[in-house]
Amino acid sequence: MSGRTPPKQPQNFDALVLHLVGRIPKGCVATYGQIAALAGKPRNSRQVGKILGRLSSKSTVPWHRVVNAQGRISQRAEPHGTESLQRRLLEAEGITFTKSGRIRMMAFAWEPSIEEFLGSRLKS
DNA sequence: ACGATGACGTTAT
DNA sequence: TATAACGCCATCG
Repeated sequence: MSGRTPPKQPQNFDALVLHLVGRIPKGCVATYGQIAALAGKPRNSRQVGKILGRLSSKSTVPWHRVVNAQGRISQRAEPHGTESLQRRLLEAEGITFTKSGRIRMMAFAWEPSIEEFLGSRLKS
Protein backbone atom coordinates (compact mmCIF):
# COMPACT_ATOMS: atom_id res chain seq x y z
CA MET A 1 0.00 0.00 0.00
CA SER A 2 0.98 3.58 -0.21
CA GLY A 3 3.24 5.06 2.39
CA ARG A 4 1.23 8.23 2.72
CA THR A 5 -2.39 8.68 1.90
CA PRO A 6 -3.36 11.79 -0.01
CA PRO A 7 -5.28 14.25 2.18
CA LYS A 8 -9.02 14.45 1.69
CA GLN A 9 -9.05 17.99 3.01
CA PRO A 10 -6.97 20.70 1.40
CA GLN A 11 -3.48 20.98 2.85
CA ASN A 12 -1.58 23.63 1.00
CA PHE A 13 -2.36 27.25 1.67
CA ASP A 14 -4.00 28.01 -1.66
CA ALA A 15 -6.41 25.09 -1.55
CA LEU A 16 -7.17 25.72 2.09
CA VAL A 17 -8.01 29.33 1.40
CA LEU A 18 -10.42 28.36 -1.35
CA HIS A 19 -11.95 25.75 0.91
CA LEU A 20 -12.51 28.31 3.66
CA VAL A 21 -13.94 30.93 1.34
CA GLY A 22 -16.33 28.28 0.12
CA ARG A 23 -17.59 27.88 3.68
CA ILE A 24 -18.61 31.53 4.08
CA PRO A 25 -22.39 31.46 4.33
CA LYS A 26 -24.52 33.37 1.90
CA GLY A 27 -25.28 36.80 3.28
CA CYS A 28 -22.08 36.93 5.32
CA VAL A 29 -18.62 38.29 4.66
CA ALA A 30 -15.11 37.52 5.86
CA THR A 31 -11.91 39.53 5.72
CA TYR A 32 -8.70 38.62 3.92
CA GLY A 33 -6.91 38.52 7.24
CA GLN A 34 -9.55 36.30 8.76
CA ILE A 35 -9.23 33.76 5.96
CA ALA A 36 -5.46 33.89 6.12
CA ALA A 37 -5.53 33.32 9.86
CA LEU A 38 -7.91 30.38 9.57
CA ALA A 39 -5.58 28.94 6.96
CA GLY A 40 -2.76 29.17 9.48
CA LYS A 41 -0.90 32.21 8.17
CA PRO A 42 -2.18 35.38 9.88
CA ARG A 43 0.26 37.61 7.96
CA ASN A 44 -0.72 36.42 4.51
CA SER A 45 -3.89 38.40 4.00
CA ARG A 46 -2.48 39.93 0.87
CA GLN A 47 -1.74 36.54 -0.53
CA VAL A 48 -5.40 35.65 -0.10
CA GLY A 49 -6.34 38.49 -2.40
CA LYS A 50 -3.84 37.21 -4.91
CA ILE A 51 -5.34 33.75 -4.85
CA LEU A 52 -8.88 35.03 -5.30
CA GLY A 53 -7.75 37.16 -8.16
CA ARG A 54 -6.53 34.10 -9.97
CA LEU A 55 -9.88 32.34 -9.93
CA SER A 56 -11.43 31.54 -13.27
CA SER A 57 -14.94 32.67 -14.08
CA LYS A 58 -15.99 29.03 -14.02
CA SER A 59 -15.13 28.72 -10.35
CA THR A 60 -18.00 28.47 -7.90
CA VAL A 61 -15.97 29.89 -5.04
CA PRO A 62 -17.83 32.89 -3.50
CA TRP A 63 -14.87 35.24 -3.81
CA HIS A 64 -17.18 38.24 -3.45
CA ARG A 65 -17.77 37.43 0.22
CA VAL A 66 -14.24 38.46 1.08
CA VAL A 67 -13.61 42.12 1.85
CA ASN A 68 -10.92 44.05 3.71
CA ALA A 69 -10.84 44.59 7.47
CA GLN A 70 -12.45 47.98 7.11
CA GLY A 71 -15.54 46.49 5.59
CA ARG A 72 -14.77 47.98 2.22
CA ILE A 73 -14.32 46.38 -1.17
CA SER A 74 -10.65 46.42 -2.03
CA GLN A 75 -9.42 48.25 -5.10
CA ARG A 76 -8.01 46.11 -7.86
CA ALA A 77 -4.78 46.95 -9.56
CA GLU A 78 -6.29 46.31 -12.96
CA PRO A 79 -8.93 48.79 -14.03
CA HIS A 80 -11.31 45.99 -14.92
CA GLY A 81 -13.69 46.96 -12.18
CA THR A 82 -14.72 43.64 -10.70
CA GLU A 83 -15.40 45.73 -7.63
CA SER A 84 -18.80 46.90 -8.74
CA LEU A 85 -19.71 43.33 -9.55
CA GLN A 86 -18.68 42.31 -6.06
CA ARG A 87 -20.90 44.92 -4.49
CA ARG A 88 -23.81 43.88 -6.67
CA LEU A 89 -23.39 40.24 -5.72
CA LEU A 90 -23.28 41.10 -2.03
CA GLU A 91 -26.34 43.31 -2.20
CA ALA A 92 -28.14 40.48 -3.97
CA GLU A 93 -27.50 38.39 -0.85
CA GLY A 94 -28.97 40.99 1.44
CA ILE A 95 -25.80 42.76 2.52
CA THR A 96 -26.17 46.50 2.83
CA PHE A 97 -23.65 49.29 2.49
CA THR A 98 -23.38 52.58 4.33
CA LYS A 99 -23.47 55.86 2.48
CA SER A 100 -19.70 55.83 2.37
CA GLY A 101 -19.74 52.38 0.80
CA ARG A 102 -18.83 50.43 3.87
CA ILE A 103 -20.23 47.16 5.21
CA ARG A 104 -21.15 46.97 8.88
CA MET A 105 -18.90 44.09 9.83
CA MET A 106 -20.51 43.90 13.22
CA ALA A 107 -23.68 42.80 11.51
CA PHE A 108 -22.46 40.76 8.56
CA ALA A 109 -19.12 39.27 9.58
CA TRP A 110 -18.90 35.51 9.37
CA GLU A 111 -18.27 33.88 12.73
CA PRO A 112 -17.18 30.33 12.00
CA SER A 113 -17.96 27.74 14.63
CA ILE A 114 -15.20 26.02 16.53
CA GLU A 115 -15.94 22.90 14.54
CA GLU A 116 -15.46 24.71 11.29
CA PHE A 117 -12.28 26.21 12.61
CA LEU A 118 -10.88 22.83 13.55
CA GLY A 119 -12.23 21.27 10.41
CA SER A 120 -10.24 23.70 8.38
CA ARG A 121 -6.98 22.59 9.94
CA LEU A 122 -7.58 18.94 10.72
CA LYS A 123 -9.54 16.26 8.95
CA SER A 124 -13.27 16.58 9.19
C1' DA B 1 21.07 34.52 -7.25
C1' DC B 2 19.81 39.33 -5.64
C1' DG B 3 17.52 43.66 -4.97
C1' DA B 4 13.55 46.45 -6.24
C1' DT B 5 8.62 46.73 -6.88
C1' DG B 6 3.76 45.94 -6.62
C1' DA B 7 -0.27 43.58 -4.70
C1' DC B 8 -8.06 42.31 -4.07
C1' DG B 9 -4.10 43.75 3.44
C1' DT B 10 -3.67 44.83 8.50
C1' DT B 11 -2.49 47.26 12.37
C1' DA B 12 -0.87 51.05 14.92
C1' DT B 13 -0.23 55.98 15.28
C1' DT C 1 -10.47 59.83 8.89
C1' DA C 2 -5.78 59.73 7.13
C1' DT C 3 -0.92 58.15 7.04
C1' DA C 4 2.91 55.23 8.11
C1' DA C 5 5.11 50.93 8.90
C1' DC C 6 5.08 46.16 8.39
C1' DG C 7 4.93 41.46 6.30
C1' DC C 8 4.60 37.75 2.75
C1' DC C 9 5.05 36.51 -2.03
C1' DA C 10 5.34 36.72 -7.24
C1' DT C 11 7.49 39.15 -10.91
C1' DC C 12 11.10 41.51 -13.26
C1' DG C 13 15.75 43.41 -14.57
